[in-house]
Amino acid sequence: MSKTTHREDHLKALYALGHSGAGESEWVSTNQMASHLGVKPPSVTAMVHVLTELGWAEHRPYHGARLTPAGEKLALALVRKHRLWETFLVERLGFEWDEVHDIAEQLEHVDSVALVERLDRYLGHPDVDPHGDPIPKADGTFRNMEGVMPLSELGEFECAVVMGVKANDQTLSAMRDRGLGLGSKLTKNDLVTLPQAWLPQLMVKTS
Amino acid sequence: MSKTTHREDHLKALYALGHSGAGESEWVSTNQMASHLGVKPPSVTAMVHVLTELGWAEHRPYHGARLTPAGEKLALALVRKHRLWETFLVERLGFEWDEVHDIAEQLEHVDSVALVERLDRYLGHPDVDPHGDPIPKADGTFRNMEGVMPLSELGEFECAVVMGVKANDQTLSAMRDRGLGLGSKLTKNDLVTLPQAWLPQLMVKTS
DNA sequence: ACTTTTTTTTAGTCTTGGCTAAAGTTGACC
DNA sequence: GGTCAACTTTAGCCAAGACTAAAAAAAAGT
Repeated sequence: MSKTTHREDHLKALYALGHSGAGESEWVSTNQMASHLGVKPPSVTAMVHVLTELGWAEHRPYHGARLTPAGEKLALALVRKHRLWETFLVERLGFEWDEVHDIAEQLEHVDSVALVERLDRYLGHPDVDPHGDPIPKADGTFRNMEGVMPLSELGEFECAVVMGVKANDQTLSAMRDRGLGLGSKLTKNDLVTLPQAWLPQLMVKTS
Repeated sequence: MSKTTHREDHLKALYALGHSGAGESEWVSTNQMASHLGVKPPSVTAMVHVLTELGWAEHRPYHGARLTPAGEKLALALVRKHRLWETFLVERLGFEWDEVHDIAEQLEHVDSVALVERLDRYLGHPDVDPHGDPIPKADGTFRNMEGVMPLSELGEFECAVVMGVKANDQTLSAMRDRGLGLGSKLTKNDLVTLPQAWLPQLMVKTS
């Protein structure tokens, strides 16, 4: 991997792990990063130092790391690339939504601003990727995601629509086999018939 | 860059430099490789040893290196990927033919057999890329290129068609400014009005 | 508050692929 | 056939990024 690729991977991990809640750029622990990236903690410490040098992250020893505004901007650009490629792979090349993550992981490291912008235009400036995750615009803003929450947190409801899915490829594949996808309609009944493990992974909106 | 990317770059150089003539897998000198790859000769020697270990190349010290059949197969797969991506960039994303080489250089290292095959199908199994170079099929065979030769070697003729162009991006851009492209018709007159340096770069076929 | 456990960092090593400088081959020219 | 120039390889070094083992800090338990 090129120097850049490694840095990008750590930036993305910092972004992914620091934005799980609704907050903004939370501190991320070294161990979290390491297990997310499939790497040992000392390697993370070293790379965090590099990112700090570059002004993309800040580091409080024994406490964690988080993105600076500059790092956040770069991370968002990576997320944008990743999700645009996933959209391309599914909508144009006909891949299933559970097959595309690893390929997009490679494609997202291709460095060309013109390429991303042309791809975005080619796809019709999509708001969300095939998993329902919002695609950041070139300026870093997102589509409005209000009212979307995990199925597990949705108390009483009559009918809900699947807006997104947070799961690994294997689970995605199983969901697809059950006829579950973006836009699928769910009823109270599904709360008991679906595997319970899926409930927190299905992002839905009442309708 | 990943281990694989470096190896692929050297494989491709070995292929590109060893197939300039009509022959099959000629010996390529260390210096040639080095200047082609923008690297110093000792680095090439080292990498050639690696490729030899892998069974992808053979090395005669102080003489040169060439691909084995196995290496040739891998190199052809890379050329295939490169040219399919170039075709995609020009035909679908609207890039000009002189803008795509560097981007395709990055895309060709993405590793996914399914991706290449789907891309090929999506593009309608094209025979040639936007430069007119033939795209190897999955089995390594080529479109028939008989009767195609550089304009400079075409003695007497009435009318010829541009079938391909061997030039760097800058020259390609200049050609495009002159209205020259794949399929352009040429007459005797062009032999004197076109820049003389272009004559060996324009691959044509009489019609 | 002190000890123990967990987490993080530092220290030092390995691998990959570059580089320079020096030594070895080849081949060309007299 | 001998010498010299060009090319290639070997030797030795550097940087990036991963790892293990050991030290240091923080957190948890008593």
